[in-house]
Formats: sequence, C-alpha cells, structure tokens
Amino acid sequence: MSDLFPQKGHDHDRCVHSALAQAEKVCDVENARFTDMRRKVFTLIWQSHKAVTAYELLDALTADGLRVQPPTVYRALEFLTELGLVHRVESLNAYFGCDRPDCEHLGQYFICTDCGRVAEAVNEDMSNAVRKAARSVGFTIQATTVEIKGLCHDCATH
Amino acid sequence: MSDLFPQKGHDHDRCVHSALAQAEKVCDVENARFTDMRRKVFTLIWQSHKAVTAYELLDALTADGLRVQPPTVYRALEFLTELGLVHRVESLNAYFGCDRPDCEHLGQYFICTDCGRVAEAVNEDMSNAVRKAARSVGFTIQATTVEIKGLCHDCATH
DNA sequence: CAGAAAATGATATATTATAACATTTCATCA
DNA sequence: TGATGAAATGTTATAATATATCATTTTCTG
Repeated sequence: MSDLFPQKGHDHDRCVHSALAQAEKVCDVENARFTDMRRKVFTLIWQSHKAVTAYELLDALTADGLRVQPPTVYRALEFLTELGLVHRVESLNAYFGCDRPDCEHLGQYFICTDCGRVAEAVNEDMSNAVRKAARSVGFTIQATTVEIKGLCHDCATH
Repeated sequence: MSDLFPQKGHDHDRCVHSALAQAEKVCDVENARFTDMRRKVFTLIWQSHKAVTAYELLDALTADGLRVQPPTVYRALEFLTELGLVHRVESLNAYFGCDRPDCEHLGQYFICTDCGRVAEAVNEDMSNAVRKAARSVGFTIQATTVEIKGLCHDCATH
C-alpha cells in the first residue's frame, strides 16, 4: 500500500518549507506576486493537512492581530487556487494546500471524515476513466471534481 | 455515442411522470411519506434537467402563492436526497432529479456549463477506478462526489 | 518620478443553510 | 373513533459562506 496521507509523526516543517518553495517558484514562473497577505494565507492553509474554511483563515489572521475582512481572504484564496497552489473541496467549502502545484493534474481528493485530513491523488486510472466516460457520451470536459470521503488508513486501523 | 442528456425536443412530461411514479414507488418501499410539500419541491426540481438552488425553489413556491420559509425547502431537499430521489451538485449548491432512484449507484454527474443541464452517469469504469484507487491507498470509502463540468454534445456542436 | 496597474482596505450586502421552538397533520391502536 | 404520540411543517431568528463596489495603498514600468 502506497502512502498518500502523511505519517503521524512526519516532519511537518518540511512540508511547509517545501510548499513555500514550490509556491515561490510557481509565482516566479507565472510572473505573479506572492505578496505578504497571500503568503500568510498560504502558510495558514499549510499549518495542517486539513481543509480549512475561509472564515477559519479570517479568524486566524484576526488572532494574529490583523484587521482583515472577508474579501481579503477570498482574494488570496482566488489567487492561490487559480495558480493551483491550493485546492477547494467543494463538498466542504474548504481549502487545502496542493503538494504538486507544478504539474497539471485532474484533482482527486481523499477526505478523511475522522481526522479531517485531505490527500490528493494523481491517478491515471481515474483520470482515464473520467475522460473515457466523457468521450463516450460526447461530453467536452472543462473541469472535474472528484472528492472521496471516508477513512484514511490511520483512522480506519486505530 | 450513447445518449446521456435528453434530446432537445423530448417529451418532458414523460420524464416528469416517470420520475413521480418512481418517487412514489420508492417512498412506498421505504415507508416514507411523499407529502404535498415534498411532491411540490420534487416536481419543481423536475421542471427541467437543470440543477436548481434551494432559493430558486423557494421563489418558485412563493410565486405559486405559498408562504414558505427556507427550512421548509431544505427539509424537503433533505428528505428527497436521503431517499436518493434528487442529488445535490456540490460545486453548484444545487439539486437535480435522479432518474434511477431505485438502484444504488455512485453518483457521477456531467454538468453542462452552457445549457445548465445535469446528467447522471452510472459508469462502472469510473466506479471501479475510484474503488481501486481507494484500495491502493488503504482508504475506506464512505461517499464519493464526481462532478464533471463542460459542454454537452448539443452545446458543443451547435 | 509620474502614471498606470495591481493589490488591499472598507463597507455593505447577497447567498446558502440551520437552530430552536410552536403548531399542525397523520397514523395507530386502545 | 378519538386520544395520543410521532412526523411534518410553520415561524422566527441567525449562522455560515461569498461577492459587489468604491476608496486607498502599493508596486511596476516607462
């Protein structure tokens, strides 16, 4: 069984640093500005592997002493999602950090209903099945949402 | 290419009547009450093959002369979705009628961004790919959301 | 450095959804 | 058949999510 969700005791600082480094690279390539506010929101999202809501981010920023209003958070989220640095979980109205922002992929998210973590799969079988199904009914794909809720291996076995 | 979205000039009354008949049957089997309000909401949803929001339904009921409040609509929607008579499109916060409420299926929805219609696929390849992907990472599925946005054949070719 | 463009601030409000308690309707069985 | 309890709906209030609009600040570019 391959890993998808990080190990319990993993070095999360590494996740954060790697994510920041990748984000900087993507912004550089796209000639987009990784401003303070965007970096703050991005870093907050990466505080865990869970999906967080816009208002949780707002509260966290407020707790940090900033006077931030909803549009500020939503703008940062729009920027980050458009660059593929974070993804939105439609069924949760929440956001989590992408760990492969540099490669194009159909998003397929596993969401643990116990621990709340979200992990992204890049699975060709699934992508192909979606594409094949679309082709067979003459449908032209613009975007796909694949969200799978259940128990991650840790939560199922402990 | 198999049909998925109904033909332009199809006999929609037939869809509605069939849906109502199936809904009655499901309610009967489940020993659930298909009350006036639930029937009204269900029928409104079936006025088209598009997904409609709770507040659009509320407005339609109001236009019909009823004094209805949001909880009434949400309760009807909860009832209908729990019985599998209607499905919720997470990425649209909207609902559409299921045309196969009697058989268990993983929902896979094709959503046309041009005409707004939603069609449900029951595709074993996709279901299997999802299950296989889950198994390979030790994930226990509780629910899946597969929403594919794009252009239906009609809209892509006309 | 001026001017334009991008980002953020600030205010207001739209949209989606649910909590809590009151009332009505309906099935059932004594 | 009518008392009664469960289910459904009514009613009021409010929570949670999201965006429109215009003002101000920051940053880029010439």
